Amino acid sequence: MVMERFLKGRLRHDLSAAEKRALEGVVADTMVLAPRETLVSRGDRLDNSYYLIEGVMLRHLEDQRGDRQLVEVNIAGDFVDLHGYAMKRLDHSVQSLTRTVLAKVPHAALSQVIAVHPHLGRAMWFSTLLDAAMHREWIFRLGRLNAEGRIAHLLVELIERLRLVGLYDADRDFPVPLLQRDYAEACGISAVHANRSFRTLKERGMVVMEGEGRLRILDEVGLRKLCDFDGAYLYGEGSLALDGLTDAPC
Amino acid sequence: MVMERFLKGRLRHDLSAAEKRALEGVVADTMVLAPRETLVSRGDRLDNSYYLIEGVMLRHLEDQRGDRQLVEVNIAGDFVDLHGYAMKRLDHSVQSLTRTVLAKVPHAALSQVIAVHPHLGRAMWFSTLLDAAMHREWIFRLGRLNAEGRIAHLLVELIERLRLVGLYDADRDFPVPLLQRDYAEACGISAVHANRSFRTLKERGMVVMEGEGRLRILDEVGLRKLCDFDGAYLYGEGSLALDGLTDAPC
DNA sequence: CGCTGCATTGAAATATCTCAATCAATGTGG
DNA sequence: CCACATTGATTGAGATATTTCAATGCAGCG
Repeated sequence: MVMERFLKGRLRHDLSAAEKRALEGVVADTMVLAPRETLVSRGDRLDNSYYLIEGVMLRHLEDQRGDRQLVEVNIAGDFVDLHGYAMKRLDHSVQSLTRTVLAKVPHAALSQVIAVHPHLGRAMWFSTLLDAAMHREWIFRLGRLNAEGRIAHLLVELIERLRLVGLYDADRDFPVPLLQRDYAEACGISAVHANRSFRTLKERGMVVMEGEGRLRILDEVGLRKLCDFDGAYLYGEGSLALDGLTDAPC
Repeated sequence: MVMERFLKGRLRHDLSAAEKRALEGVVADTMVLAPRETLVSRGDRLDNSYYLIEGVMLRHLEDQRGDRQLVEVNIAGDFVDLHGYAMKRLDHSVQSLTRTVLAKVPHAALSQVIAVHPHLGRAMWFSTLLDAAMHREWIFRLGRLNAEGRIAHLLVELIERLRLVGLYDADRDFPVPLLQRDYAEACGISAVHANRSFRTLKERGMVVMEGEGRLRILDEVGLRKLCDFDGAYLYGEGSLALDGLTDAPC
């Protein structure tokens, strides 16, 4: 049941039992990454994609000075480089944030399974389109929100996505232990300014920080208001629907 | 030959003649949009996707105050909402910038063609992944560049993409007549600041503006330097390759 | 002629960055 | 156990970038 979180909370009708079995069959291997290890780098040629079973990974671009811009945070249930299946080369790098457990999926196995279960291919396509939808919202976040709003928006996105796959518990530490530097790299602000923005979030009673990326969310509603959050882009069940995904001819 | 620009400059080996024929067959209809008309709005349910034959379209998100953030500029050869095929609902809106000519492609027709030509389905998937790669670069642009750099980066992206489909001529007016307001909405800056940034680009002799979105590029190299441009993310022939797209089993 | 939409400019207010320093927690070697 | 180095969080102060508001110019157009 390695891939039980794949598209969890996203598919109105679950995958069929046969499809689930087939999905499990594509896994060639599992592996573990220590925190802050690189899985794939920009420009790498890929014959496998990786599915994140456990932990958190970060995807980023880099400028010539080596400054990084995060473009996505991946949690359990995400493929971290499924687009490599159709792209073959990555335009950005993928690293672990925490210790992670990954399933290695050879592209050849994907091709075989998709040939037999076209609907599964559609689900995978859909999964990469979810990445694109999140990218668009990140563009919005950077283009239209101030520093505080950007951090709030990122936090709420992560809360919603964790919730969809059953990994969010408001009474525990936030399970995505980003450092302030990471928030800065995600939100297009300096680390110093991230620190100051967090201070005001703390002063408003929305979060508490306990150092080293340990964070607790106290006021999700407040965070949502701060950034005018609308989670439709996450295509969770009950919001923007994916009617037709499961019953389409292909 | 309605869709002759589809993935032009992107596929190492061209589509086969049979695939090209099949591709032309999915077009149900063509239509014309006047400038600044809305094609689809956020939340719309879709049974068709649209391919842009001629003209320029803009895709944007909106916040509650009605302020817009562009997330992509589409030119001839692009599908403007192909992700609607697997998503079924759009999370953002699509409008014409200029007068546009569009091909209407029913999703049912796509499904049929993909069932017969799986490779064509892969090409379409690839096309939506190009959107995602561009989105990532927009995130980088907004997160790491200043106002001038953002504008330069957008201009160079458009130059490269136009060139790939054979629509760029440095001696003519730039064929994407964005207003300064549009640049502002694309680059996450105010319209006033966009104006000032353009002034310095003009002072450096990189562009000239002739009002109403009429623009001429004088110094592409200078623009590239200004924003540290690396076009690998556009996956044009000769850069990050798509080896395997055409010879993959699926 | 008087609109209207777009481009342009000035001036003051804000947001954010950079640089430099300090603090706290943690780990390491002796 | 202590001295020291390292990492991340925090703060202050001054420099820059960007926004906002308000006004002006300019062209097309009924």
